[in-house]
Amino acid sequence: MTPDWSDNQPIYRQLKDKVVSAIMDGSLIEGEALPSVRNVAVDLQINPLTASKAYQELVMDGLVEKRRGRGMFVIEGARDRLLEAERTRFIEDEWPRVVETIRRLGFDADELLKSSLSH
Amino acid sequence: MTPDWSDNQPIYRQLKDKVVSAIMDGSLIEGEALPSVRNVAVDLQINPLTASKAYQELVMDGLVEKRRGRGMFVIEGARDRLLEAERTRFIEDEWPRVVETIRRLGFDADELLKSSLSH
Amino acid sequence: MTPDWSDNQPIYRQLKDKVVSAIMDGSLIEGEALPSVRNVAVDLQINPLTASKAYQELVMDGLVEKRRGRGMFVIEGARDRLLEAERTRFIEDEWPRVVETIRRLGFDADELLKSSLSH
Amino acid sequence: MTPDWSDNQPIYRQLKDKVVSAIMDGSLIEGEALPSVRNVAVDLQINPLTASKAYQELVMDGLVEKRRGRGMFVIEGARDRLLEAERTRFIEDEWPRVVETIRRLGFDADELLKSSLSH
DNA sequence: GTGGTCTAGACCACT
DNA sequence: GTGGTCTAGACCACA
Repeated sequence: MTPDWSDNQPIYRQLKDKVVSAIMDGSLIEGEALPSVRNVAVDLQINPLTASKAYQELVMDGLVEKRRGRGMFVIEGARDRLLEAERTRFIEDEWPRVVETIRRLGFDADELLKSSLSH
Repeated sequence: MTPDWSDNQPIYRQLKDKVVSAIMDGSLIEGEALPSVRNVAVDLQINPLTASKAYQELVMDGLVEKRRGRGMFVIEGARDRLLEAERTRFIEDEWPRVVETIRRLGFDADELLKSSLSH
Repeated sequence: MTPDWSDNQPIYRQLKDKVVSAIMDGSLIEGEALPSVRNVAVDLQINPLTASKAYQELVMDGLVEKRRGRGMFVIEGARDRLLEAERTRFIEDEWPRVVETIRRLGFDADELLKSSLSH
Repeated sequence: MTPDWSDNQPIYRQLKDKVVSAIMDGSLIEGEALPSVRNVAVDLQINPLTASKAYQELVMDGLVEKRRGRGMFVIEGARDRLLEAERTRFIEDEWPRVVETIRRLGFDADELLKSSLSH
């Protein structure tokens, strides 16, 4: 819950990532309001400006919209867009690199997958 | 060849990683001399101090040794140690996270294996 | 019909502008009553205070008058005054800026006007 | 040069717009370094953080790139992209609205062209 | 020298 | 109540 101060990731980015995860795993539903900048700042013991920075980036990424005087809300369709982007990123970017690493280190992709996904 | 200036990775780390890769894939052989700080700085258009910082970290990691007046040399056994460390890192750290992602995004083994063959 | 919550324009101003447009294009005739604050608030799903603020500014601008217990009414002559003000604003303010932009982007004002106004 | 404090536009946006204009009119050439955050802050008598915010948005808009430890630089091709975007915006967005206003207010082409010559 | 991040506290407009 | 903006001053990593 509370940010990891020793992490190299800036606090505002940790918060942003947490919101993104919450949208993806469904714990933050589309149309729902995010906790207010002030509340989240008190909860996480951080400066409101830091929280605000995370929220502003979410707006710029098109995942969240600001409703004047009312708060920040998860945009309709945000979850699907996130999942789709993540699937594309994984299959086109991460997985090929992982396969390359597996080969380079002399492991066997088939075997790793079977043993890891079976249970 | 030339560093990515807008990358979040610091330049000295990009250089360091390049040397490590070269040792691992055999293009830089144990006992061989690294290009001099000056040469590498000119080649990559970077500050000599930055190149020096990369080399110093390689020394601290025990992969490279400085021979006064002669230059920097890859230590005997560096490649094996790197490979061993990489194998451990991969199996204990990266692979479990990859498996988690695969599950979360709902991919299946056959699909992934097929996609990896095409690359 | 419903306000744009993510717009930078405040809601009360969006409403105010809508009333002004309605007066100018004749869909709200002089002497006619505006919809009540309560009705408009329900219709647009906005806070009654917000609707009230829009109406108050219309009163301050001398376009609308409050008749106690009866509601808000468009003032006689409002339309002419609005049109006159708009013409002045356009010719002294907007049009010179548009001409400047046209020049800067390498378009031709004469040509644009002819092709746009002919049909 | 100095920001307009009474303007509704936030300072950081005024600065950002000034840089964009400078790129478009050629007074800031591609590949050239922007004045440093600190310098611009001293020059304009604003907080460095405010200047930094303007620069960060320019990075996010893909007009400027950060080179670690060296400063911010105008990206190659920034000017063309800006001009192209501006032309599109004007023709598809602003001009149709202007034509609509011209019709609504009953101006004619000759009148407008004459008025534009005097400026 | 460069930019990045954070704090603490302030004032503002809007709903 | 909401978020937006700014200040003044601090510490950090990087080149």
